[in-house]
Amino acid sequence: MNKCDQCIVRQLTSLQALNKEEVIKLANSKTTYKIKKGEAIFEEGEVTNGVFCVKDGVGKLSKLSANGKDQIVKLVKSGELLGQRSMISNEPANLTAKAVADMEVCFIPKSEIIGFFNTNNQFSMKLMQTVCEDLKESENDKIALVQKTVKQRLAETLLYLHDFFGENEDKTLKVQLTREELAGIIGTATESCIRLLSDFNKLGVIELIGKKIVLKDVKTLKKIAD
Amino acid sequence: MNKCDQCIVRQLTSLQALNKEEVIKLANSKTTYKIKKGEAIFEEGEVTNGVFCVKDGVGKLSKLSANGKDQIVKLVKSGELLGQRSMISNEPANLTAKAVADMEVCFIPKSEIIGFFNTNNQFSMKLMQTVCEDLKESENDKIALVQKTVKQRLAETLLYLHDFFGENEDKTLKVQLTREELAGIIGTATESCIRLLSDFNKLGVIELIGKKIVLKDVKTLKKIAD
DNA sequence: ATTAAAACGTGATAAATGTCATATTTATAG
DNA sequence: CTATAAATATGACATTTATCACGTTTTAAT
Repeated sequence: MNKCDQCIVRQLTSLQALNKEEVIKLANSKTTYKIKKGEAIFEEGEVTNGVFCVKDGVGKLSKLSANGKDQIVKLVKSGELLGQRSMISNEPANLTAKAVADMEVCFIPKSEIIGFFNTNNQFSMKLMQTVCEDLKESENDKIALVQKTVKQRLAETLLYLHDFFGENEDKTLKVQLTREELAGIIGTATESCIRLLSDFNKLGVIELIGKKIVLKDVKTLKKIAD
Repeated sequence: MNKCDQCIVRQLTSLQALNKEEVIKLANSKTTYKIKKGEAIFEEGEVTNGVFCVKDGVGKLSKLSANGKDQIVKLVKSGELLGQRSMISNEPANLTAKAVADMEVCFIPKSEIIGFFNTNNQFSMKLMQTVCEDLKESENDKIALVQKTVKQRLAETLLYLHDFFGENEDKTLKVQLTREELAGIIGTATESCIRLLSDFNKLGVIELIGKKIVLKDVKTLKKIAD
């Protein structure tokens, strides 16, 4: 079993606040899973009874609508915890978590997290802060959804993906999303998303290499996004 | 000075988890303010250094966009805390809080809240849960904004206002919002909001008595909202 | 390697919603 | 009480965006 002690990822989460003893407890209670691209970690309505610490890969939290569209609420990468909210609220999952790229996650039982929360102030504060951060993001997203056009949101999202996940050696965005997923993030129809990518390509602000995307003119993209 | 001990509102917030001693501390550190309709409790960018406990009235949390529109993120009534998120995140306010109806609020300094958070597990868990609840709501709102039409969102919002604030003796909604504010909640242009209210009126699902609104046919409204 | 399925791309069109103009009603200040 | 501003209301029109239809390309399975 891998020791959480040596896990770099832990340094990025609220788990960084744990002391030696607690980390040992954590290592003994966790279970590691490999999730392949497209597979679910948990689905809406499921009771998880714990959280998932993302060690590697990329995941999406989304909700399926009546008309079959999948609205993506949040992307997660290594160093984030999944399922905190439902666990704290004592509710089944409100969203479905799926892998966008192959993932490795560690499941941490609820009892452990609650134990840490109650005995380690630094941990509880950190955890609280991450939820607060999520809330702020969500509120700002909500505002952007209403106040910005699809074009602006696409530009904004491309910049975000670049910032958050970085680029490969060939300058293409590191996260590879389908057009449908990208549309699911900005909240639009897949066709509209494709069309606007085409426009951006013609304008020269991005370059489309197959399904991959290169941001050619960040400055103009930023201007479009405002 | 009013004692928090006797304040009914306290029973509704995370503050219910405080013990006798803590309530005395709370009562000694709090400051009560009266906020008139239209006035701000705090504005975006302001550092508040504490939270506001809403004793009476109705408030809105909103953000002004570049084009002058005010997107309302959340309505608050008695028994809710305002400004928790910014305080926990150690950031200036992300949103502006204004009174929609005359309010009475108590300011509680950050030091007190943090103290309670660190020494009272029940309190910290409750506080965490309210933030989680906010997060869930915000995520669901986000999804609704994308997946539902303006008409659906208006129906949904009217039902929400009815549920959350109740009605007067004459069956009109208790919260009195301007059409502009209502538009700010559902995220649309004021004119569109007015037009749809008119349509609902003609359909007989609501009745407009001046600026006041009566829900005449909740069942149909619910059908429209889905 | 072949075939089916999924993803991508584009045009035509329809539907939803925003914007602008302007009239009317209601609220508010002096 | 009156003047003025603000809020409500509605029409005409423009714009954005979704939907449908269809062809092409890529991916995955056998």
